[in-house]
Amino acid sequence: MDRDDLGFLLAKATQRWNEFLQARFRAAGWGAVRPSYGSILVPLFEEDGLRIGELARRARLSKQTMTTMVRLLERDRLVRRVRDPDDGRAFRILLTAKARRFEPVAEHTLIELNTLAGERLGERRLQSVKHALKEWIET
Amino acid sequence: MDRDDLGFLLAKATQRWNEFLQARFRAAGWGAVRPSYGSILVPLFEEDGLRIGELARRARLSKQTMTTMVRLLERDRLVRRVRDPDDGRAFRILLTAKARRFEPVAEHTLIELNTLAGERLGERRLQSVKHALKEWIET
DNA sequence: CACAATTAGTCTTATATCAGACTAATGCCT
DNA sequence: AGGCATTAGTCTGATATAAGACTAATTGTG
Repeated sequence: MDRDDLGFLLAKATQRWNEFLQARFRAAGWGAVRPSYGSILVPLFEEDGLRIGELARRARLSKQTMTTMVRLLERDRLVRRVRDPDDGRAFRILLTAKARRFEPVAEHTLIELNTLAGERLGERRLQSVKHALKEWIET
Repeated sequence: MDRDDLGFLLAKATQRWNEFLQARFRAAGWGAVRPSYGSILVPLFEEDGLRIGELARRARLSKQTMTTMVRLLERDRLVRRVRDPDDGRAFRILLTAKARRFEPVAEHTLIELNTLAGERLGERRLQSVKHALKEWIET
């Protein structure tokens, strides 16, 4: 490892995480699902029909980014956009049947990866890292 | 914090790091230097005149990305590209006087941010996190 | 030496991401 | 009810990043 400042390590650890995710999805026959789709799918698995602004807030992404991402997921037939009946400016983002078929794969993969991290780092250290990252993010 | 899987935390911690960097650069009057420029500048501060492929290797980025980034730094007058006299395919990337003026700002800012992280997380925990991230990256 | 294999870098295309400006719908205040 | 401030989302343009295919230069091998 050439550099060891925290910024570099965080960036590369993120890349590594996404590589793992993509490999697992491909192995499960869902290679078209990109790691970034988690920002939309994970919140919708919890609560379907969220609006774009709310998705952006939960993923801590800008509304512009969320607009773009929702379009990609729509193109890939994972979500549908329907007008919010209560607010003519807004859309409700709804999971498709295809996304529902993907749901168990997503859940299993996330558990698998967190478990892998626990094995690699030690469960105690993993918890400590997560806690530290949360504090850093909230700073 | 809505989600707490490791991937999300890593991504957001990276974003936060870059926000800090950008804010410090701006405050020091170097707002035009983007956080990503570190991938080129930091290795060149260590050893000037590296080639694009070597920069890519050290930053763990693709050659395509490094080509793009070097062009941006050239545009911003932070590096020059000169043909490698020993290899007609390659370029040597050289820091400009402007980049040299930026160097102390970069070094100071990196120290400052790592210190801030040490304060926020505790020095021992920071070291532990760095170590854990390295292991994760090498996995 | 000739030429095949490798290497250095780039081009094209696609994915992620945001800042700033904009449009249209909503809501609030009088 | 009328009008202004706010909110939801989008458009434009820029920054980061990589996969795949390509060109040109170099190197190694017979």
